[in-house]
This record gives sequence, C-alpha cells and structure tokens, in this order.
Amino acid sequence: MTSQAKVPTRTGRMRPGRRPGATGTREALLAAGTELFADRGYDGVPVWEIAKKAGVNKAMISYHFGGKRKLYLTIVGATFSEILERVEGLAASTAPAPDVLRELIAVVGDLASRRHPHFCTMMLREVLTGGMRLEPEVVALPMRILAAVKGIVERGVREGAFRPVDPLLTHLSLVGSLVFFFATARFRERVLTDRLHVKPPSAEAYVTHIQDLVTNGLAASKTGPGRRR
Amino acid sequence: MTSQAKVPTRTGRMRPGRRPGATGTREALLAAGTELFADRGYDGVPVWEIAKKAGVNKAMISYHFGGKRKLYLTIVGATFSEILERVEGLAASTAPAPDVLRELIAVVGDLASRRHPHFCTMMLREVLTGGMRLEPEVVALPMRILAAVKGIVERGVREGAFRPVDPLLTHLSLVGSLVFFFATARFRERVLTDRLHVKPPSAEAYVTHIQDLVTNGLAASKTGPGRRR
DNA sequence: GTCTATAGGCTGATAGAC
DNA sequence: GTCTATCAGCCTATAGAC
Repeated sequence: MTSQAKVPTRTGRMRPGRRPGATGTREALLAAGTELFADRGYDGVPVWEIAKKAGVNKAMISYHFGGKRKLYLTIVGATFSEILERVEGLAASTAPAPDVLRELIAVVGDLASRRHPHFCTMMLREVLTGGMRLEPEVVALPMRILAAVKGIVERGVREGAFRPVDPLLTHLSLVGSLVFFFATARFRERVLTDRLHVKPPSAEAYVTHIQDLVTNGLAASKTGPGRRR
Repeated sequence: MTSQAKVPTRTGRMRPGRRPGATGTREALLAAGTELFADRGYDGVPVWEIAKKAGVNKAMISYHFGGKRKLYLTIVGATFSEILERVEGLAASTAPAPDVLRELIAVVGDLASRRHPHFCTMMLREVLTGGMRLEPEVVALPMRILAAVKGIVERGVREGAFRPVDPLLTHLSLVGSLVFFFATARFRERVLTDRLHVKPPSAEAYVTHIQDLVTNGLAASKTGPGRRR
C-alpha cells in the first residue's frame, strides 16, 4: 500500500510528469488519519477532524478512499506491512534460535516505540472492539506474525536450544507482553507520573527485561527435568 | 460496590422487609450491562439494548445510575473489587515467593476464564480508549494490582529466590501476558477455528505455560548455586 | 418506580455546483 | 478534484403522564 500509480488529470487527458495535487490530498489524509486514529481510536475520531488536520474537505475521504472505514483499513495495512517485513525477514534467519528471538524482541520494541508509537494500541483496540466481526484484511495480518514466531520457536525446540514448549503458547506470551506494554504506555505515563510520581519504565528497559525473561524461561539446560504441577 | 442498602419505597414511606421490584430492575440492568459491555465495548452498546435485555425501560438507566457512563463504571468497579480481593489476599501470604506467584497466576487465570470471562477485555479496552482522560475510579484499581504483585516480587528478590529483577517490569510482563491472552481469547477462537482450523489453546494450558515461564525466567540459581545475601 | 414521547446533539455520506 | 449544503440515522437524556 505505497499509494501512487495514478496520474490521470482533468477530463481524460494525461499529463505525464505533473501531478495535480490530488496525490497530496490522499497522502495528507493518510498522515492525518494515522495520527488521529492512533490517538483516539476509530470511533473516537470524526471525519471532519481528519479532514481539518489534513487541510482538505470532508468529502475527500469518501472520494479517495470510499469512506471512513476504508481509510482506516488502508492506514492499518500500510503500517503493518512494514513491521511484517522485518519480522518475516528475521524468521528466515539461520542464526541460533535464542539469538533470533532476542533480536526479534528488540526489533519489535524499536518499531513499536520509535517508528510506530501507536501501532500496538491500534491493533489491540481493533481486536478488542472487532470481536467477532472483523474484515479479513485485518485478520490476516496478525496471523503472519504468528507464523513467523512459531517457526523460530519450533526450530529452537528441534535444535535443543529450548525446552519442549508449545510454539503457539510461547508466541502468545511473548507477543502479548510486548503488545500490552506498548499499547498501555501512554496510560502508564499519565498515571505513574501524575499520581504516583514514579518515572514510567523505558521501552529499552522493558525490551531487555523480556529478552532475559524469555532466554532464561525457555532455556533447555536445567538441572533435572524439573517441571512442577 | 455490592449494590444493596436502599429499600425506600413509594412516597417517603419505608417498607422494612419487602422490596418493590426496584432492586430487581437495578440488578437486571447490571447483569445485562455486564454482558453487553463486555461483548461490544462501551461505545458499541446503545442504551435501549441494555434496557431491552434487562426487560425494563431505557429511562431506568438514567434514573438508577445517572446515565450510561455511570452504569458502566459501577459494573467495572464491582467486577474489579472481587479480583482485587483475591490478589491482595495472596500478596499477604508468607509462603515462598515463587509459589505465591504461581498461585497468583492460577487465580487470575481462573477468574478471568471462568467467573469473569470478559473482564480483561473490558479493562484493556478502557485503558486504550481512555488514554489521557479516565475517571479516577478506573485508574485507582489497576494500581492496587501493581502494588500487590510488586510486593511479592520484591520479597522474592530479597529472599534470594529470584534474580534481582525490576518489580515493575516483572509485573508488567506478567500481567501483560495474562491480560492480553484473556482479552483476545474470543478473537483467537474465531480466527484460529474458522480460518486455520486449529483448536485455540485452553486457559489452563496457558496458565501452566506462564507459570513455567516465570518460574524458570525469574529463578536465581542459573549455572551454579548463586544466592544473594 | 416505571413508562412514553420527544428534544437535541452528534455522526458519515452524498448531490450537485464549480 | 474539490467544495458547500444538506440528509438521514444514530445516540443519550429528560419532561411529564401514570
């Protein structure tokens, strides 16, 4: 969803090099929508506000995207594809599984805290509010993350680096703790600072914590088959 | 918020034992609201639907609770206080910290999967959509969970059972992975079953997985009898 | 306490001029 | 492509009859 390829102008004529400003409107709406949706969620943002922030008219949303919901899905898809690209690249690595997993945690943490600081919030909110009725486009995306992580964990178990854990459960606990952290970061920032006067933990500190927790928690080398309960 | 203490009737007169059905209306609204809000979120449920499900009239919501939002907060508070009670009881235990933590995971898992299957969804959604502007009542509750878990972890570190982890980070990763799992359970159920034809993991399996992950991941004794203090 | 009816404020979408 | 004006559809809260 790189948004381009479309330079026709006026009444049927093509003006090869020039662009009449239409592309600008499209991108302005995408940018404005990204920021606002991330901040307040789909239901929390009226279309007129997106248009205002983009400096264009309400009606342009229907014209260019076919409605509010379509604009939203375009934004989510675009953001997700970038994350997916890096995660799937990592899954193809042949380095030791524990190292790959640590790197994956670092990459997700970096993307979620710097480049796309609202992404986890958006996806989680979507899953929660969507419940039973979500567009296939939205559903397909997390599935590919699952496949990537599952692959890494399965390899780690097969090679003996990890104890025989369930890949799906491992994926859920790993991704869950990361997504939860970044999705609730702004809430924590307000609450911890204003009420408890405690400095909220940094993304880097949390990433390191999860890396260590997973490394120790999944490691195969244990003094005995100690499994309790 | 156990909802009672309020038996006045008619026009100022008190009828000691009997209850005129008003309490029934209140509780019917609470029950209907709990189910519907959990399912579709605050914004997703119109008041007429709550009233319909409760078998009473729309206007009763404003009459008994002072509006939709107040009804919602009453529900959230009531559910939370039960969970809080058990968690804080556990935090007061003097048993070995790792055992207490395992028990806490089991208790939260049980409450979140059986007795209050929608609770995690509700709280998480609230934190996400509330962002910067949440009522103090809602904010105070998770804070007490934090304090309880923090206490257990700190004791574990002090007694040498855990390696010197940060209690706040540990709390976030633990609660995060649990809340994420239960909040997204219904989504998973639909997606995994309908699209991938895989049976979604049970709450019990996940609880065990997290218990093991935490036990191994926080354990102090790694490659030697390393004990502190 | 409970109901009906209605007021009043939002929203997203679109017809049609330019 | 872009704008203005308007529409129909929702929602919540409340006044007032019973």
